[in-house]
Amino acid sequence: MSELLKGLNQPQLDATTHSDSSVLVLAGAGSGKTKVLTTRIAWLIQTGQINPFELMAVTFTNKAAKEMLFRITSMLPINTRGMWVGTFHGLCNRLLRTHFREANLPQTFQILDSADQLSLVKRVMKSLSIDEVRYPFRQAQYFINSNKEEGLRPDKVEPVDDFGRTLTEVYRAYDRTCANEGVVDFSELLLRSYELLLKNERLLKHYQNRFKHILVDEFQDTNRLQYAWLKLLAEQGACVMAVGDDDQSIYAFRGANSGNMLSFETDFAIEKVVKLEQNYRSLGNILDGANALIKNNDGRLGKNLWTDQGEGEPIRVFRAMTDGEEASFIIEEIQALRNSGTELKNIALLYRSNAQSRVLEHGLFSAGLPYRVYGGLRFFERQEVKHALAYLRLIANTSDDGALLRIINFPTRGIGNRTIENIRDLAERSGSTLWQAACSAPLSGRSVTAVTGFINLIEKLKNETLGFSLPDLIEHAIESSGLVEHYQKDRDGQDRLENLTELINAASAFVAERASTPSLEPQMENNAEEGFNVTELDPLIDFLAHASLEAGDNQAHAGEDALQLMTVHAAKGLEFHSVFISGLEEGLFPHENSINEHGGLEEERRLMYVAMTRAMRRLYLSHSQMRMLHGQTRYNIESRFIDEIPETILKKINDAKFITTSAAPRPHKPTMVSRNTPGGFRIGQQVKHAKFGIGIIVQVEGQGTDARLQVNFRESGLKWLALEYAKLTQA
DNA sequence: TACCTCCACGTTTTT
DNA sequence: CGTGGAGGTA
Repeated sequence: MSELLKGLNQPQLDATTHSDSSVLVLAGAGSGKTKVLTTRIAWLIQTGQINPFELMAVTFTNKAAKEMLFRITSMLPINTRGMWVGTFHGLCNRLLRTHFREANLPQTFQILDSADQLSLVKRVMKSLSIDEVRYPFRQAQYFINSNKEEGLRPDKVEPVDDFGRTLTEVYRAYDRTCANEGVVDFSELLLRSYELLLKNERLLKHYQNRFKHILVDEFQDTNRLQYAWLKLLAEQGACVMAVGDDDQSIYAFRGANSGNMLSFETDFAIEKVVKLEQNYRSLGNILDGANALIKNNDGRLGKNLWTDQGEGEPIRVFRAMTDGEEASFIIEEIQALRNSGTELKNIALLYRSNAQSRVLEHGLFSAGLPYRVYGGLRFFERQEVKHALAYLRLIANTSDDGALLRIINFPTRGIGNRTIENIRDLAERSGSTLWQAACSAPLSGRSVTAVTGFINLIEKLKNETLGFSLPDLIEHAIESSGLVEHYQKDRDGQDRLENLTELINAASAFVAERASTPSLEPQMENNAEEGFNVTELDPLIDFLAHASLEAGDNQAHAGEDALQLMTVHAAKGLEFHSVFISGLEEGLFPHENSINEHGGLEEERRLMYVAMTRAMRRLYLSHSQMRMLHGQTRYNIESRFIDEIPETILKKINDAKFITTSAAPRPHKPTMVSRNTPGGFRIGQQVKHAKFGIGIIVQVEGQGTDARLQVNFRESGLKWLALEYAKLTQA
């Protein structure tokens, strides 16, 4: 047992071997939190304190879950397959699959990803004839998700105005449609399994008794529903270890509530908070800089990272005239780093928003530096893959209207909008699914054969492939659906064809992985004894859930030595030898949209903190006085975040040649300068309006008395105001 | 059905 | 400045 615990520092050891009660671990960046989590699991099992199935470990990303399982396996020779280690959504999926009857779901229920959900919301809103200008689809989607995350069903939502009432109706209709079609969105997975436990006393007791230990990673990112879910499961005295870092909470904008860390202390009667403050990643100056920055936030739980590895080099700051010059500087530095032996894959180029990558990519491309951009389309989100999956989904569950609509005429088979409208009408009138309507539709002429052709195709697929292995089924489906033929004809369909082949490979790998590690679930769960039905999972259903829950990698070509480009958000959890943070300008980073939001600036600062603490040895900060954004030249001032780092650990490098030669400033258009200052008003300035109250100038158009200002008001949102008429004062 | 033109929009995003 | 979506036309 001591073997496991070797090499842990004192706080790490305290956390790892804490017993008999819940504990909060404040784990700073690079302080070894994953090590603590996994060692603790191994230790609990190895010392016989618990059986593997009496423990649950929850993470946010599949990557983190896999990493955890991998590390556990390397410490203990046990089969981790049946263990409840996974993401919130993955574990909820498992729960709902096991107890689909109690959860009132069809056994074959499908999981909608965000894009699927959005198109369902569109369909619902169109069928309700809701004005899509006043009620943007995305906003409705957000409304639905945030209510679910608060645990509110449509009948519990209390709208304050007509706007809210309409959206609540959309929510109601949406929920009804989901039920009819047998589909479940991401937040539904959580809410449904929370309600399942809440409603089903016997089931709740079973799981409460089963899980003696619950471990939660990235606790600062939990939302209210996830917190409630955990609390419910732990109510019978499970020991919960919550590991998190309030300073790295950067997802409040999508519902994460780092206040859960405070609630946790009181709700779980925490006696001891363990702080992991020794950092094993970065050199001293980088940590000092990050510490100094984050001190400007209020209400922190409090924590100061330190290292014993020396102070290292100062943090380098570069001020460019233009965005192009900023890129040139970064590229020259990268080349220098490369020449001195740093591999490109150990260098990260970070930015606040994706739009900023273009200028950088342009420069990198010209310089011939290989780079890899993170973000963008993931494997299971690609059009051709989604089409193939839609065929599979329809085979698995014919009431999936979304899947049907996606492929009923793709590849085109002569079923036009007209025909589809008829089928929809019919379905609407008879309250049936599109599939049923299509089967019975009294259609005229050509469309009859087309529609029956489609129905026969799916039926045939279903019958012919009985007993096929999953990869064979998929291969058969993409062949006879005409997808392969369609993309063969397509001029640039090569990549898509490859992806379809890759889908078959993914299925093979999926099946192989399941086969090689048989689930311990039945023995472990003793479900039979408890009287629960455990049904063998259909591999197809299982694979489809996997595709929704784990969208796969963004990029195919990993492994080669390439510079890493990504947003700061995407960099969370990663580390690099050298890090460049670009675009450190007021309005960009901190982003102008976040300035007005409550807590917005502090979240931006945490974002900066995350960015800085990615660096192991060298950190660069850069900004530009002039930048092309959204087709407009903007003049930005240096980010306040640079000022928040002590001068003593900064080194401002403004090499003369960058100021004079490379990327000379673009010629000024005279209007540009005046844009910013009609009537003494400028972008970013806080103003007061008699009716709308306090706001910030976001944009300026025109000059003199013609000038119009766009102001973002705290209460009433974005407004365009004519300077001549609106009585604005400085606030 | 495919293509084209026009228009609106433009933080961060995992599951 | 670019892109993506929607809607109209051949």
